[in-house]
Amino acid sequence: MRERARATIDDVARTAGVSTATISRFFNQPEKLSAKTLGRVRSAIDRHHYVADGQAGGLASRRSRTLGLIIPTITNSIYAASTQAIQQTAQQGGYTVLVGVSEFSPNREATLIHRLLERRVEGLILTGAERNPELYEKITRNHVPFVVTWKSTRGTDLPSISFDNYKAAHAAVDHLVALDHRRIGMICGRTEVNDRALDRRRAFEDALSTHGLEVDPALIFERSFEFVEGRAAMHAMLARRPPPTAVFCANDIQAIGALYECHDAGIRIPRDMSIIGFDDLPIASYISPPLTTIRVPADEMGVRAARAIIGTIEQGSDVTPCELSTDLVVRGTTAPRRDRSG
Amino acid sequence: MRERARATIDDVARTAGVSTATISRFFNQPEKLSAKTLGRVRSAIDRHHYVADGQAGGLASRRSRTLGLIIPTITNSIYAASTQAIQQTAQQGGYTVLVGVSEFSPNREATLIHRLLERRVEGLILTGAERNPELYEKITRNHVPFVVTWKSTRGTDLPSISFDNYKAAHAAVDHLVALDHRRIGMICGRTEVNDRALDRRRAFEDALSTHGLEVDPALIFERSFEFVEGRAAMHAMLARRPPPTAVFCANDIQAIGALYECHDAGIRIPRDMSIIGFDDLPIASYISPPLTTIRVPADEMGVRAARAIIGTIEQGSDVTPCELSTDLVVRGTTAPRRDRSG
DNA sequence: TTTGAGAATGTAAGCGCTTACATTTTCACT
DNA sequence: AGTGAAAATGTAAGCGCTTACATTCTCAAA
Repeated sequence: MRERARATIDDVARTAGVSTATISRFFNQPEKLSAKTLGRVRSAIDRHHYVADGQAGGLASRRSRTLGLIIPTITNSIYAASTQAIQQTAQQGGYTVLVGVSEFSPNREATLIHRLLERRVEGLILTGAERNPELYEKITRNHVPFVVTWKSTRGTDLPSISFDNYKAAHAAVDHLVALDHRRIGMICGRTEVNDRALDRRRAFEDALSTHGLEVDPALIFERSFEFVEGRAAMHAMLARRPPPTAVFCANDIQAIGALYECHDAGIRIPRDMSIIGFDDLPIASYISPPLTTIRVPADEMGVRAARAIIGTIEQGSDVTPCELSTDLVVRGTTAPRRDRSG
Repeated sequence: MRERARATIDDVARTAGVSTATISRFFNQPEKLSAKTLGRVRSAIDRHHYVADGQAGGLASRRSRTLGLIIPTITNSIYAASTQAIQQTAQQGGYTVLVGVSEFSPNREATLIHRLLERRVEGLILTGAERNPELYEKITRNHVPFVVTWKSTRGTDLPSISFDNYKAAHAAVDHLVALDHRRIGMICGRTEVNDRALDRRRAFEDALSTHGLEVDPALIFERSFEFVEGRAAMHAMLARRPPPTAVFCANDIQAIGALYECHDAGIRIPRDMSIIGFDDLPIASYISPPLTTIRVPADEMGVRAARAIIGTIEQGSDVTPCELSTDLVVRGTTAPRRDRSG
């Protein structure tokens, strides 16, 4: 077969014996066409294997039916889950999602947002709130509505669908303190590129202070989200004198890494060491002992964020900020402190 | 500030005192402009906060610089990993990736592919090879090159960058048999919607036959990729009389679920039961005992697939089919069979 | 049969870019 | 100063759609 060019709307119109407007209506307002025309057009489309050009359509209609989503990483299943929720919700509403993975790099994020703007996304779902004001201004100037997720924006005028990292992390530490732990370590993400991690770290420090406990900087580790990093951090933690009796890991990945290091070091959990995670990944209940952690509303947040942004696009309604709740899930990795000599 | 419309190329051209062609060249062939012009244009762009319209540009140039990717699910970290590799590679080559998640539904996949075609992706990366011939024809008619991943296409004329599921699964079973297991169960994905799972199941059955062992259908479970499913399958498996002494799980997620069920049932691993997985997820080495499994070249496959499709787009070169190798990773969940009475 | 409102369809002007081709500038060399 | 090739820039015709507005059909009511 000769290299034949793709069929255009004109080709289809010609073989159906109608105008291009009718073809366009076939896709966009079929209820305006008579049954007879509908049939003729349908068969002309089939004959040509016609696939409409979305770029041309978007240009003409000034719509792209696309949402942009920025996430820091896709390999952490917590983001994968909320991405999935967003995609599904968007799809139901007739939108496609363009995902950009920033890898915690502000520069890369700025580039990605620029690209999304070029592609004329009609709305943007962002992860975290911390970014250059100029970037926000750029988005605003382009008349693209956006919503921040994963991070409360109370006290600012940024629209968000999120939960309170600070409160959730505080609850985690409170749990540890209630179990009589007094020397508590922390492992979390890099707070300089991750405002959620920063909230959690602040909550950790404040919670200790509130309970009259000392904050030992030597017991705080900022690492990236990998099992090995959590493990390495715990290794260092165990070398401290005295080592902590409990560790708050600001995410489950690092928590599992830390747990494994304890296993290997012969430290019994939760007898000799309590560990609490954050996220409640599916795997959290599938390790032994099952991980005590903080459940985060990843799916619901995704669904709501997508709905909110679509609402803004279609009704021009403002996003109603919303903070979802988190839960402490007590499982098998936390227990009352035992006397060292015990 | 008044609701001002987005700046267009004309606005920028006017304030820079040049033609629109020059603005276009600024972005696409800056080397053709004089230093003086470059400066004028740059400042005009800044003044307007101009963001070029990719839809219009794509329409005019007949390029979208977009790749389409279809994966069955994003919550399984093995696909997340290769997706990430693909995105990175594409980005380096100046392409954006549009990801479609089919959820193992052929209908949904067909819809997604149609959408990608509408968006004028310049190439397509598919997962698995099993699909309606008409769908392949549609892609071909649209002059969009594609490449199949995760599934060998030997014997067909489909271009692919993959590995041999059959061979890899066979090696897994061989390992079990070499450990003297004779009654072996299998847990895998749904073979009717997943041709990779089908390859693995066939390999399982063939391997048993090759070794002169019986294939007991009551010991084969097809379930979706969730911990709980693997667990439920193992639960049922243990109720068989006699139960198997080893189980081949065609993916690590189900393997971990199965492992956990054994834990809870008081069955010691690998003493009383051997389990081998497939994928080698990061978590596989972080459970106890660490999972024996098959390592799969997810990253490399992604990188190569992206490069291959970009090569096809830019040089018109055909994709050179390629089968990457897999490895058996022996860890702690497999051991020689012990006598029941032992 | 006539009428006219509503339904169905057509006409054609863009949407915001790219690029082939045309024109103007620049500048090394006479 | 003159010359001409190369460099720089401009002109304008699309790219394949959508849609406001215009026109033509249809058919119930007069």
